[in-house]
This record gives sequence, structure tokens and C-alpha cells, in this order.
Amino acid sequence: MPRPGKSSYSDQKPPYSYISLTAMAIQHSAEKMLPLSDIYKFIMERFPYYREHTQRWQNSLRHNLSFNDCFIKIPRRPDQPGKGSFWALHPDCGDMFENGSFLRRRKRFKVLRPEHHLPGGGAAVAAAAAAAAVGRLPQFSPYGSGQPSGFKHPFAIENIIGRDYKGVLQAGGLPLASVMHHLGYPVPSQLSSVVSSMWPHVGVMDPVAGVPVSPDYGPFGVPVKALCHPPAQTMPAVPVPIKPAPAVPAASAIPALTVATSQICPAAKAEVVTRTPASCGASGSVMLAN
DNA sequence: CGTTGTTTATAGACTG
DNA sequence: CAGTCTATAAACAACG
Repeated sequence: MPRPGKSSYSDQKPPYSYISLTAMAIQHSAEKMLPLSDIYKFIMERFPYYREHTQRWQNSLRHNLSFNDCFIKIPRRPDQPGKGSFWALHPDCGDMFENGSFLRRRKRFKVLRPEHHLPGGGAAVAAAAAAAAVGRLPQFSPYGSGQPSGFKHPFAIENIIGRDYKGVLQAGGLPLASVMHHLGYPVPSQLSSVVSSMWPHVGVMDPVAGVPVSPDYGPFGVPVKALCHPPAQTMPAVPVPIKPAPAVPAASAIPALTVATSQICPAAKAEVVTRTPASCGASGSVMLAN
């Protein structure tokens, strides 16, 4: 941990891991999802340290996105041309940094294999989430209609969300919400408040110095136990306009639809992807942030 | 061709 | 001390 509160981030490495930084960027976006380039931008804007050696840290960051289960890849829709996919956070990764340290997580977040984890209690919720997500996502033309020719990833969103949902859905699971909003569905507004709760400095940070303004935060503006919270409890449900992020312009073009699962488009198909089992290391291992 | 994404490997720091 | 986590490098494929 570098010296607290001494200088700006410009002359030293911020006390955040790439995972933290990436999560920060994603959380800060209106859509709760960002393309890679925007994650870069976010980090470079806020942390001058990362305006140099871009090759190095961006490679690391990409590695983290691919390698860590806490990040999920959401393909672009056909009407959102551009390079690369969107990246969002897995619902369960919210408390990864529960100990207040953004440098090292309590545990690496890993999704569970369905066959290993079929909770009786959460099954219904998970199934609902999966169904909702699956039904909600439209087809992504690059992958064809049903026959994913060039599509190598065996995991669909039901495999991601359905693994261990733990009520995140009710509270407004972020990625699901992201996906939902991504596709033009209204998302619980308190989600946005989670951002300021998780990453308080993101909103209040001095844009120039990159230093948090509030004195309530610890070194580098990192509040202790920042991520351990029931969002709705600590945060007023401040309605945050779900405006289209610059990177996701098409989202606004989509008519808002009801979130009722009964209105799911049956033809729609989830293609949120994660990595292959092989890259999950011990893919069967149960390792959650809790 | 540059960007994006995946994968493997290695080293160092941290944790229990 | 073993296991875990992070950072970094690098090779490679796919894509726009």
C-alpha cells in the first residue's frame, strides 16, 4: 500500500488491482458495461499513472478480463457496430473486495459449474434470472441464428447467472441489469447508486489530481468495507437517468419494455459468454467471493 | 494492420 | 510453507 493521501496518482501506482480498476470503470458506466476501449479511457482519465506504458498494463487488463470469471463478455448487438464486445461484471462479484482492499480480493471470484452447484433455494431465482436473461437477449447476428458456427464458447448466460445467484437478482444484479438495459429494458435505478457506494471516489474524485475529495475515505479514498453493503439500505434510491453511454449509443434507440419475464421474446437467445472451462483452471472448484 | 480476446507461463506478494 | 492472487510478458487467433 503506497503512502496514503500524499500525492496524486500521477507519480505512483494507484492502490487498485486491474480487476478493481476494470470493475470501477464498468460500474461507473451508465450501462454497467463497457467496451474495452472505454475501460482504457476511464482508467487513463482518472489515473495518470496509466497514461504511460499502455502496452504493458492494457495487456494485463485484457488478460484479467479474459481470465477472471468476474467479468463477463456481452456481444454487441447488430445495431451497435464497433469492435470488440462489452464487458460487464458478474452479479456475484460485488463483494469481492469486501475487506476494503482493492489491491487484493478476499478470494478470486469463480463461477460454479452447474453440475456442481444446484442450490435448492436459489434454483428458482437462478432459473428465473436465466430465463429472463436468455429470453431477453436478442440474437447476435455475427453468431448466426441458432447455429453458432464460429462461436466457440459453450457457456450461455444461464450458465453464468444460474450458478449462484444469491438474491442478486432481487437486488438488481448488475450484469443482468446491464444486459437488460443494454437491450432497452428499464433497470432498477438504485443500481446506479451502487456505483457511488462501491467506488465513491469515482464520482467525487478530483479529475485532475485523481484524488478523492471526501475526507471520509481512507488512504486513496478507499473506504473501509466499501463493497459490503446492501445497496438499497445504505443508498437512497436516487433515480439516475439511464442515459445512453457514449459507447452504447444504440441503447437509447431501443424502446423501453416491460421487465416482466412473461414478455420475453421467445426467439431471443442469450449469448453472453465467458471463458471456456479449460481456462477456468480448476473449473469445478467452488470459489466465490463469499 | 491494429485492436480485441484467449491462453500459457512465470515471478512476486499475500494469506491461512 | 503451500496455496492463492496479482502483475507481467508473450504468442496467437479472430475480427473490423
